[in-house]
Amino acid sequence: MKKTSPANKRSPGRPRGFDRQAALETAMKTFWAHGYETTSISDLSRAMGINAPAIYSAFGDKKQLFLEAMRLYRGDPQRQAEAIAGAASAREAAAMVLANAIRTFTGKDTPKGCLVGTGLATGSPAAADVRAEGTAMRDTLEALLAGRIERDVSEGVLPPDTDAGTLAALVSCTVQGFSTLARDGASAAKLHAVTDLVLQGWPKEKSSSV
Amino acid sequence: MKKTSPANKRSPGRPRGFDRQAALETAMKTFWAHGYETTSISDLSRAMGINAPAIYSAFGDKKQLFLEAMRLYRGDPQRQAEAIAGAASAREAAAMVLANAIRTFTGKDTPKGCLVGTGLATGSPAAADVRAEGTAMRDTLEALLAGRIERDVSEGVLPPDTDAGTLAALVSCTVQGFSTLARDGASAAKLHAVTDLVLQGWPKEKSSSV
DNA sequence: TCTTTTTCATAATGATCGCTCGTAAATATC
DNA sequence: GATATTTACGAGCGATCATTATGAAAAAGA
Repeated sequence: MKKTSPANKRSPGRPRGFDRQAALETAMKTFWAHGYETTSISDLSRAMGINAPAIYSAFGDKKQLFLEAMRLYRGDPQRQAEAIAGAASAREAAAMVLANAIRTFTGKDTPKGCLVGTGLATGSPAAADVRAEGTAMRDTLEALLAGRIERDVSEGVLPPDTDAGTLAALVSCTVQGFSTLARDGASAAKLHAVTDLVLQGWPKEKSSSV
Repeated sequence: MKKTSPANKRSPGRPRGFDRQAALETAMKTFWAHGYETTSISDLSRAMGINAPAIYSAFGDKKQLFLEAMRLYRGDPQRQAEAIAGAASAREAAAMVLANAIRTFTGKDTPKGCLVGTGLATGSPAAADVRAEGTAMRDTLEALLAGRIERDVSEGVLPPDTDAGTLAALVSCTVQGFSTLARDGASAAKLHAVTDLVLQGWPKEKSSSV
């Protein structure tokens, strides 16, 4: 049984010859570029610069490595929830989510598109559980948005007949569409222009000042 | 060298023991469900009910089989072009494209989502040329839409400052987003509701009668 | 019936898959 | 230095990958 050293206290034995966090980031980018099942351990080994046994020793198996890369990609889920909850309005929350997606999907130093959306788009039945994690991530975002929209409705910012589920789905749909467009080569500017059109589907807010 | 019999004239030799078109349809659905690289020949062999050598004899190799399945999935490209060109307006062309996507992505007898969008979302460098075919398909649709939009602009149906490229990208983006939403389990009704919101981003037409 | 042509199923090709064993090397504590 | 512990790394595990060689079987024309 392997033991993950606490890193704050030096443990005996030969020290690890590579930076675990840097290796994880490289693995994330490799999965991002080529997908979960279509990235082999030997691909990862080559990209990370460490041999296969070292990968297994440090990260478990391929599935655990991908899930950890996925968590690194997603970032802190609580921060995301707070950002959506703390936005001035549901519309601004949506705009922020879309802007973040554009930045992530068209980054200069990372592969284009969404790691989760593209890397888990399809696959064998053996990877169904990993794909379910991806679906759960999208569902979580959609639920957060729907909740923020409903708050706007109950506070009178949005009309009472607003369909929060559909509106949240509009944002989620756009994010996923951005992933494919970005992978096809769309620029950030183009996606921002699309964002402006999409947000025209947003219900009129009861203007307070303007 | 194999010879694809013209089917109208009987050729000598043992007759094929399976329906080529039915086998192709089964292959299409299998690729649709599990993706291009993540579907193995043995998966296809099992699903199609024919042994591997028969697949190679009838369809060439895996790449050719997928490309043929892709063409079957897409349908007649000229029909698509004519449908978009023949629509009463660019907006109606967009609505038609989105409705078709919803029907295709949520069909009862086929896998959910888009064969091309999900089956080629990522993969190894060895399959880059096949992915490029998928991108080309999306680019073609977007170009057809942009052309139809520009016609509306030049005919005065849409405002002269309409950005045809962005508007076409909005539709393409929505189609691709629908693929992921459908795969995540979204109903056709939900996607139709999203369509209504998306089309609110469409520029106001100069109303002729109403 | 005999030859020709095509398809069939079995079995095997070399390569790669995810993963692990065994041993040498490098650090800690004693 | 001795011992314990951990990692590095070459080699190899069985399984599966896409693909094909082989030869029997089934049809046509002679």
